[in-house]
Amino acid sequence: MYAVIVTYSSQFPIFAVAADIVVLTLRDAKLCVLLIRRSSSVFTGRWALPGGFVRINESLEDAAYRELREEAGIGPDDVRLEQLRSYGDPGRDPRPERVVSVAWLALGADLPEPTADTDADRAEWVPVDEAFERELAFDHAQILHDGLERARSKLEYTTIATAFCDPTFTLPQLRRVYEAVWNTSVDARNFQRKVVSADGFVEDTGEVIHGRGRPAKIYRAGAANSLYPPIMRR
Amino acid sequence: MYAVIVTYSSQFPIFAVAADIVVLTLRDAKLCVLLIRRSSSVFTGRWALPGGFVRINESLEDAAYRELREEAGIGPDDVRLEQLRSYGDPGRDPRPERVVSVAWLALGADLPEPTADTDADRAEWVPVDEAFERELAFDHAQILHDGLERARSKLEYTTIATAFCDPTFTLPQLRRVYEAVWNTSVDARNFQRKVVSADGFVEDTGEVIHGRGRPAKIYRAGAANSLYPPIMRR
DNA sequence: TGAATAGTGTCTCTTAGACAGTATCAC
DNA sequence: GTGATACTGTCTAAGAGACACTATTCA
Repeated sequence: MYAVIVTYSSQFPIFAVAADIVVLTLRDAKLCVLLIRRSSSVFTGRWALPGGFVRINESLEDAAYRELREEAGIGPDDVRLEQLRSYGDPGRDPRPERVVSVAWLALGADLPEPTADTDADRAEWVPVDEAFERELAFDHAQILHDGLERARSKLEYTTIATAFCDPTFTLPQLRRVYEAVWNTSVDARNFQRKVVSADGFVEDTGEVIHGRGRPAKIYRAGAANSLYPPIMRR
Repeated sequence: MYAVIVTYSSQFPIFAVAADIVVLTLRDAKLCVLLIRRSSSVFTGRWALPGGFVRINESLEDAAYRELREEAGIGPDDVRLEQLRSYGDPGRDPRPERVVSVAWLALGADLPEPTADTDADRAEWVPVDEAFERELAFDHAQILHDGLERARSKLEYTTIATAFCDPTFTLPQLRRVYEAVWNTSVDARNFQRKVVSADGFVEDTGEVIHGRGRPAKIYRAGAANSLYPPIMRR
């Protein structure tokens, strides 16, 4: 942690900049967010999104990755990270410093149960609806809300859903992503048709996986980022 | 301007935070962005997006509005403002301070020609394709690029196009917004049908306006923010 | 009357959504 | 066989895109 005391002259107002991350994954077919129980400084004991202060020679994105590593043992290859937005109202942090948080959205498949080899035996995967009942620290409830809306919306017109899956996956698995994130049921037959006909969404590997019933074809993510035609809610 | 020299002790790395704004409007049926010729500190003489440092007791949004007022004489009622994203790579600002810029997108109708009653006789509306030829200061070319993509994309699935229009407008005027922002032609007949049938996009005022040909019905923006079904490109 | 502009209508093809049936496995 | 799971197919209504015509005004 930062404990350096500096003395500094500037002609600009002085801010601290934090990176906070909305990490989403599926566990037990439920959409879950990673929460950390705070142990230091302000909001002690309260639940919060993982995050921390950006270092002076570190990019904003690197700070997000570093916090993921430090607080949850999550590496860069485990998630797809994109910037969400920044939050900087005066008073959003009770400390005397003015703190602007750059929030990120990280989506991953099968992310590891937090273990004590990081400083995060205080970390926990929480179903998103439960997360809002925990009175999150700072304005993290707002950040989580915005992150969820972003994820839900991007499922419609991008191929981001594959970020919730392993490198290879079946269409029923992909469909469960949509169902979990949107909290709705999706017709398997129409879904299959749309996904396969959308250009570059998924690629057939030719392999199949055997389960209880008929074997499922295995796909990998295609090259496309945007999804046309989109797969929309309602 | 800020010229205060402070001495400060902090246990956090010290940042400066700026607000930069991509202001878009239509002039002569062309999509234009507001550029400022820099006169102070770094990048002197170069063109840049309007913006400046956030004050210590000011919200990020208020800083954007203040800069719009100071540098272009644009008031809060003249534009629709939304946050774009933040840019904070070390080295994006040549000054010794680490500067994070929170970028905003501001859309307006018929914004005033910059006048000298602000500090902006150095301000100019520039067609967006020309703007990229001007070697913008900092990473403002990247910010402009992202802002344009955001605007183009939001035209598809939100009702944001009305932000480019006066409080009342005709459907051909609204169509010209789409054509200018997307830089394509849009079939007037199909466009009319989609706009009118989309719920809450526009409301008929019952008035008409007389021009050279058949009078056009006058509409105002409807209550909806999202547009369903979307009006998509290609 | 002709040019300019705004608005309405029609046709075809694709897609969306609802729904029923078939295929392949474990037991 | 039965149950479970994955996949394929069909129907109808709605929307997308292409295109032609009518309406209203000014010069």
